[in-house]
Amino acid sequence: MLDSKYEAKKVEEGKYQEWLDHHYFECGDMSKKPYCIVIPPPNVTGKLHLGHAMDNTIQDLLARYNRLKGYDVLWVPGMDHAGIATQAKVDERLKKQGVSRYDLGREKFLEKAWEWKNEYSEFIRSQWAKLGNSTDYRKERFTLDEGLSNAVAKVFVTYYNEGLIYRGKRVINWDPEAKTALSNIEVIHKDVEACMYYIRYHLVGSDETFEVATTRPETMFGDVCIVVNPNDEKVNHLIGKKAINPANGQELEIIGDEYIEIGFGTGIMKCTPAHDPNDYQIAIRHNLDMPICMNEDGTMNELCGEFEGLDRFECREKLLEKYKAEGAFVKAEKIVHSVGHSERTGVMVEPYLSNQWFVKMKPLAEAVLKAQEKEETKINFYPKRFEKTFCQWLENIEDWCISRQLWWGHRIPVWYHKETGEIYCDVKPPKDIENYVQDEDVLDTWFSSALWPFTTLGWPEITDDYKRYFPTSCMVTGYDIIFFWVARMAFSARHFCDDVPFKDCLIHGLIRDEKGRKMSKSLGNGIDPIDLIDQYGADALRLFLSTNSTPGLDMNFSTEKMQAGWNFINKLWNASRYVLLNVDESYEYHVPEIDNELDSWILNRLNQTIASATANLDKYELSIAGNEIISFVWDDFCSMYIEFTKSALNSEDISVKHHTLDTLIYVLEAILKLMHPFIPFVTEEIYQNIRSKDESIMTETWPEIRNDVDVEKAQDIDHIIQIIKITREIRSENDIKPSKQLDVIVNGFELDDSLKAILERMTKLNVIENSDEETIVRPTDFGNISFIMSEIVDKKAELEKIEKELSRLEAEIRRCEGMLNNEKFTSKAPAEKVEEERIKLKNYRNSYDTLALKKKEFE
RNA sequence: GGAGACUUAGCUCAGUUGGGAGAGCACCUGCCUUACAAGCAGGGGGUCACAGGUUCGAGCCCUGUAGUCUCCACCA
Repeated sequence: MLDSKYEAKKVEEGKYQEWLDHHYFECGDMSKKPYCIVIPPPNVTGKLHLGHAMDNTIQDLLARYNRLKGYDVLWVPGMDHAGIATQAKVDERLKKQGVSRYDLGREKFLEKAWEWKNEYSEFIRSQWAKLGNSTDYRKERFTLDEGLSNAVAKVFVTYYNEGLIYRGKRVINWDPEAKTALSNIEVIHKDVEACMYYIRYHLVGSDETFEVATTRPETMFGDVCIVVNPNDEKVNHLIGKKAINPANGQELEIIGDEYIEIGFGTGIMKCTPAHDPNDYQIAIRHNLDMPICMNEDGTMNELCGEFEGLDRFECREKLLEKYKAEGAFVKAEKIVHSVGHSERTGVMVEPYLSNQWFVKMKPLAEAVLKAQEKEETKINFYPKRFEKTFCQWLENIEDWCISRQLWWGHRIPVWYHKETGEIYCDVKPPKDIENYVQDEDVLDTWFSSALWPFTTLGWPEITDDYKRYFPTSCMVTGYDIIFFWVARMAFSARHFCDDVPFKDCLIHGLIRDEKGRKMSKSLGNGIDPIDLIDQYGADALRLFLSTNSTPGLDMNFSTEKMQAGWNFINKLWNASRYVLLNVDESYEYHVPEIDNELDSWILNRLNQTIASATANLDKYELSIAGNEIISFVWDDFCSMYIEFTKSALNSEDISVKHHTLDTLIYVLEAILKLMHPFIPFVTEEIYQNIRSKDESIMTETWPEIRNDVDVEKAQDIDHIIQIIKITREIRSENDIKPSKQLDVIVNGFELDDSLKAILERMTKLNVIENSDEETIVRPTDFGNISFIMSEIVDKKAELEKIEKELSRLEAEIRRCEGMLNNEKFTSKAPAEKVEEERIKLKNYRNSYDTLALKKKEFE
């Protein structure tokens, strides 16, 4: 028996372990059709946040739903080593202990990193358990485990042999804090206040001077020339002349290049090929030197003379002082411009010339774009609009810098011959390893994530899992990583598996705080899902996360809505208690035959709910599906049906009582199954209380629509409900106690004794044939109902009410008539719509006539 | 510069092929009716941002305007 109060903690405790013990999360029933989701692997950098909770809830919901629907579901769990992010965390921890990773060396540092990984994967697994994630742990993977590492090497080597990976000197985004290269999308552009400095240059062998505007005077040590637009009449006379670099006194040639925008700044630009991507392009065009003037940590190098060793920003200040003293400084203008920052360390990214590995993206992207053109080969995005985001990025893609100067990650499978420098690239080291040295760098963490949907299934081995579950069914992730991840999985799968990585891609928004702000450490507004679970239970959290958002849009956290979710679960709990309290030893459950109006009504409503919930879940409209079920439970099952059954359950006739219990349990179990994907713990608890501890709702099947309901009988109950509502309204308006019995005359609808009994029970209503007394009348869909006026109401108020209602009806009638008299409507609108309007008009007219007559009677 | 989202009740937000505006919370009134007072019953409250257009009919489709936000690309 259920406790008298719903306590989430008590309900949820131990359930997850039971499910694990019974292997309910495990895939492999070959008699069923496969369904597969691969989890977006959380970073082992820390604990899961509310965003993960939402993402996981959606996936678990889909997994449980499809399991109930009869699929062989595999939800693959796993985690991501998260290269730079984790390395930064481990660095931070070491720093607190007063050690740097350089003190430890590569191998020892990696040991520490694995320790960190093991620690945090434990946290993460315990959080998954609390959320109820039904993942198959036999299949758990980690991006750095052996199988995946082999796959990564294989992919690298394949690309390399196909000419799709190359090594080259390029200006890349350098993170001077982490001392590594970054890809373009790991750089966040932020508007910052800065200065535009105007610096005066002297022409060689002349008194003439000109001004150059720059935001980065410290890079002047890396300048190789001055550039003007050859079409700029104001300055093109300078071309071919030379100027003195005020930073170091070197002579700079002045050249022409149309890249320079006429009218911008002074029209004269300094060119620093090693520290600016555009300058780099100019240098390529003009075959110029590309001197680097900074060290890897953002300090100035030996090119900078007295400034060597200074941090880049410190150097800027000192250099400007020097210019001021020497007269080279003209002015500084405050400007706001956008500057790249490292996504991980937050420091200003330094454009930096360096030797890195790149993936040639054009051919890979084009294959995906081509596949997106055909229904059979495309990834279906939900909502659709994200396909555009995805495609536009692929259309404008640039080569992907994949090498990282880190230790934590997949080491690049490339060895250089110690003498010849010749490159050896293979999954295994060269045989004469002693003559080679391996590339020091590791791969971008996203390089391995890109392979996740197929490497987790065993690729490059063509395993049974791979054959059965790939391509996967659905990927659930946030719009913030469409570029980082979704696009990269798409081209990796296209290239190596000649397929989509997943058929559907469900994109959700971010979860924000109660005020709509992004949750962040600096604001301190993050919410720990575990705190919420402790307070409200995992079910309430899941219900909140799954029924309060629109696909693709951000959602604000809301304590109120968490509470509302809890309230619903409590309602379901108590409704279940009601049912169970009426079960005694004499009772044995049978699937109910339909034998009265109430059965038809509730089963009809259940049918409608199943149909709608199924259709909406199938198109990932989780909120709509969830709310549909909730309102069925609350409004139809609890508020109406349970109240209806109270008399039958008190019946002397044991067969009446048992039949009613059959129906109650039948509907309740259907509700539990419908709700199970949303709230797995409490539905299991209730289910086991109805059945037994040995059974599980997890082995159940999704409710089916019954085709034996009598829709006309169901409609009788709709009429009864109308009568009840009108009666309650009248009681409320006239302050009539619930205990006072009222007489009612019903026209246009035959009530048998059982329907009359329902009215008596529900709202103390006595159906009479007619009355000599004066009555008031209320129109309904089926006719009208009348009450004895003397019992309830004063004439004047009733007259006012009638007048108000008459004018409302008049307006409605005019609207209907307008439509129906419009030939264009009757000819163009669908026939059923026209018919619907005709019926409405008829009802309105009936109601109007009834009330008009009554009004005359009163006057 | 390019792309996209949002603007609906006091608050937070739903509203899926165009066919009489919804929920939760808040508010008002009345109820401890033996599943539930974290509940029950009833009620008030919205020119669906603005302006045009398409349509028999627009919160929904099209165009424009205003405001809010996000992403991408960026000129020294």
